[in-house]
Amino acid sequence: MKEIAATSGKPKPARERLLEAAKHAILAKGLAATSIEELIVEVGISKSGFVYHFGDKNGLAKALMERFLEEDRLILEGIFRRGEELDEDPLHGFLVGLQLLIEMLQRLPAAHPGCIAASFCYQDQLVSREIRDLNLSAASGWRRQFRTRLGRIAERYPQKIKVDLDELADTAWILIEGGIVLSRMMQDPGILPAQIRVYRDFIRGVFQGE
Amino acid sequence: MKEIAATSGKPKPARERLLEAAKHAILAKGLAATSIEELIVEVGISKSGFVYHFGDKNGLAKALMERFLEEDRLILEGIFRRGEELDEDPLHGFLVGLQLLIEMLQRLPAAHPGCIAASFCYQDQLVSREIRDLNLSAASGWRRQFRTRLGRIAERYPQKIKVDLDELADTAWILIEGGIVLSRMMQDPGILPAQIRVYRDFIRGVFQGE
DNA sequence: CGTTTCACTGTACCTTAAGTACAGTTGGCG
DNA sequence: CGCCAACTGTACTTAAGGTACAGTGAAACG
Repeated sequence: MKEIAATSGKPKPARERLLEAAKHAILAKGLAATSIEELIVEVGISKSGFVYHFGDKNGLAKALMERFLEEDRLILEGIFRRGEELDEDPLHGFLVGLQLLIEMLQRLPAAHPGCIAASFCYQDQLVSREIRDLNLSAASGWRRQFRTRLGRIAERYPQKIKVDLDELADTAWILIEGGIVLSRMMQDPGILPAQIRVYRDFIRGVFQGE
Repeated sequence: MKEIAATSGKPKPARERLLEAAKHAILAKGLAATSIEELIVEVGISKSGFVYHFGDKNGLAKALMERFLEEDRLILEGIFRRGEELDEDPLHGFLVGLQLLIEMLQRLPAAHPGCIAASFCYQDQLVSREIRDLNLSAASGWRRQFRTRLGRIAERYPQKIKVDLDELADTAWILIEGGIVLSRMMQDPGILPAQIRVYRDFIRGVFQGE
C-alpha cells in the first residue's frame, strides 16, 4: 500500500481523519463500544469509504495499533536517549530518563488517555491474531530495551537488592500499563507518574542502596 | 432476592451454571466477544431463562463482578491473615503473606485465568456505571488494606528507601493487574508471580535496606 | 387441598451493527 | 484521453441484543 504523502496544506484525507476519530473514541469507550457508523458520521464519509480504506473493523484496529505503537515508541525512545545524553553514566542516564518520563506524564492534562495496547489486550477474540502479535512484539521490544539498560547498569553497579533483571525490566512495562488502568479507574491522573516514581526509587535502591 | 440455598446433591441451578460458563468465556474472550446465545446453549437453558435471571448482559456482568471480587477478596485476605498468624511482626508478616501469594500463583496451571476486574476496565462504555463503581470500590479497598499494613510496618521500621506509602500500596494492585495482562500476552504464567516477587524484594529493600 | 411462587419455556418481533457485493462517480495526473 | 485513487449509493444478509408476554410444572406454604 502506498504511503500517504505528506500533503501539508490540504484538508486531511479521510483515512487520517478516521484514524484520529477512532483513536479518541476507542480510548474513551473501547473497541466494541465504538461503532463504525459513528466514526463515518463524525468525519463525514460513507460506509463504502470506510470499507475502501480499512476493509473492516479489524483493519481499522490494526492500522491504529501500528500507528500508536510506533508513536509511543518514538516518544519513549526519545526520552531515554535524552536521558543518556544528559548523563552518560548508565544508572544516572536511566534515572534521568525516568524523571523526564515522570514529568511528561505529569504535564498530560486529564487522566492519561490510555493506551491502545492496554485497551486491546483484554478484547482478545475481538481482534485478530495479527493485532495481538503486534502488541506482543512491541512489549517484547520494551522488555529488551529496558533489560539492556539494566544490564549496562549492573555492569558498573553491584546490586544492593537482589532482583532478577529480566523481571525488573518487565516491571517497567507493567507499571506503565497498570498505572494507566488505575489512573483511569480512579480518575486520578497523578497515579501513573507516581508509579513511575516508585519504579525510579526502586531502581536507585537496587543499585545505590539507601 | 433470596440467596441460593446450599443444595448440595442436586444439579446446580441454571443461574450458577450460567455464571460459571460466563466466567470462563469472558476471561478467555472478553465480554463483548461472549454472546448470550453461546452461554445458554452451553448450559442448556432458554433465552427467556437468561432474561429471568439477569435481565440483560449487563446484569450478568454485574453478578459476575460481585461474585469474583468477593471470591478474590476472601482468597487474598486469607493469605495475608495467615501471613500475620505465622509472624506477628508487621514487616515479616507481610513478607510471609507475599510469599504465600507468590506460591499460590505459581501453583496455578496455565497462564493466570485473568481477572474480571482487569477485563472490564477497558470496556468502559460497555458496562454500566454501577459495575465500574464496584470495581472502583474494590480497588479502593485494596489500597486501604495494603496502606494499613505498610503503615504498621513503617511505625516499627524506618524507611531505608524513601517512597510514598500510598503510592507503594497502589503498586501492589497495579503489579497484580498488570502482571495478569502481561502473563496473558506473553503466554507465560511465570510473569505474574515473578512480579509479586519483585514487589516483595522492594518492600524488603524499603524497610530493611540491602 | 388449593393456591401462590419460583424457575423456567416458547413464540414473536424490533433494532443496531457489522459485513458483503457491486455498480457508479469525480478529480487529478501522466 | 484515459487511468486510477478515492470515494458514493444502494441493496441485502447475518448476528446479537433486547423486549413483551403468555404459559407451565413442581414444590412450598398455609
